[in-house]
Amino acid sequence: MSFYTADSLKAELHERGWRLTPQREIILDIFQNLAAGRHLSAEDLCELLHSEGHDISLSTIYRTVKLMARMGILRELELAEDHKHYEINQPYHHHHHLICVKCNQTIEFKNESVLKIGDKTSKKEGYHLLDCQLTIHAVCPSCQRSLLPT
Amino acid sequence: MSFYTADSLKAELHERGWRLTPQREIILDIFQNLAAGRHLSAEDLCELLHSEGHDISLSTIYRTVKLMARMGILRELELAEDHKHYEINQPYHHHHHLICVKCNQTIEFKNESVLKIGDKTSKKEGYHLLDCQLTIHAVCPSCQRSLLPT
DNA sequence: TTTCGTGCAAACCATTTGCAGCAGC
DNA sequence: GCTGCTGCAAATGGTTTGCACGAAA
Repeated sequence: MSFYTADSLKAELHERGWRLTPQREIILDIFQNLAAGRHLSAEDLCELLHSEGHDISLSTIYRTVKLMARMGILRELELAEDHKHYEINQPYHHHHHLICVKCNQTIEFKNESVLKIGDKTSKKEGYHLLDCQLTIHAVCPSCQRSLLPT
Repeated sequence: MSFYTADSLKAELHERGWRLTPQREIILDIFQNLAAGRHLSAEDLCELLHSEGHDISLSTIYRTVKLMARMGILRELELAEDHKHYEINQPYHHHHHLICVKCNQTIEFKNESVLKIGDKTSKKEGYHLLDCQLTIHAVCPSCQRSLLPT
């Protein structure tokens, strides 16, 4: 699925015996209205919600993004060393990440064949595909020049 | 590079002003002698070292695997939710992971085109490639049948 | 009315870090 | 001898969890 309404989210939650709450609806809404390719950490999301007048607790945020990642609605990204980022999972905007291991600068890129490989591989093994991401770890030009250690 | 001797490790460390220590040599040795595709967490590595009579502290283990990942000698994998795994980074054994988000069961698979995409993309952006991994998140057949939540 | 979801605060735990002594080179 | 490395113990901090109350259905 590429776009969720409150109704389709509700239906999919009910299918598994779960409930639609205002918090879940608001969080989904935030991610769907984020600029293409923009991703948020739990902390980022909390601040963004507060700035829009929604006081949703950090615990609920953590529980919700994990839930939505497990449902295939969000992608869980490992961009920084110490915390996760989340973004909406839409085939149309499907992309991958090139990350500098020194400064964490990240470049997004598209590649049509990656999703095909993911589809083929999971189908072959009987798995139900949620997301596939190609993550490239590398050193960016400016860190190559830098004399700093690590 | 696909195989490290103590000498080549030493040379590469010296290039950056670092030193070859017995601990670093032993840890590299462990990873090079691991069965193809086998990976270890910091904790796993610590136990394995102890069982072979090497008492290397957890701090040193963490520092060393991080260092070697930054050098491109090890690959840092995100297979489980809460801790990282490491494996040797050899083009010949280059592979990817299909992971069940419910039970964490992992299947390894090879795909020639992924490394090519990683090469091309990092070159195009002027990055120095260390590693690229395609990670597929999915639900395995047995968890699809399971009625358990999450 | 039943059960799930939320918020709060406390707990968790993998990983990091400060520091003193040791050891490459 | 200089400086990086190790081991220890303590700290860190993102994430999880127990519990009581509130709210979907």
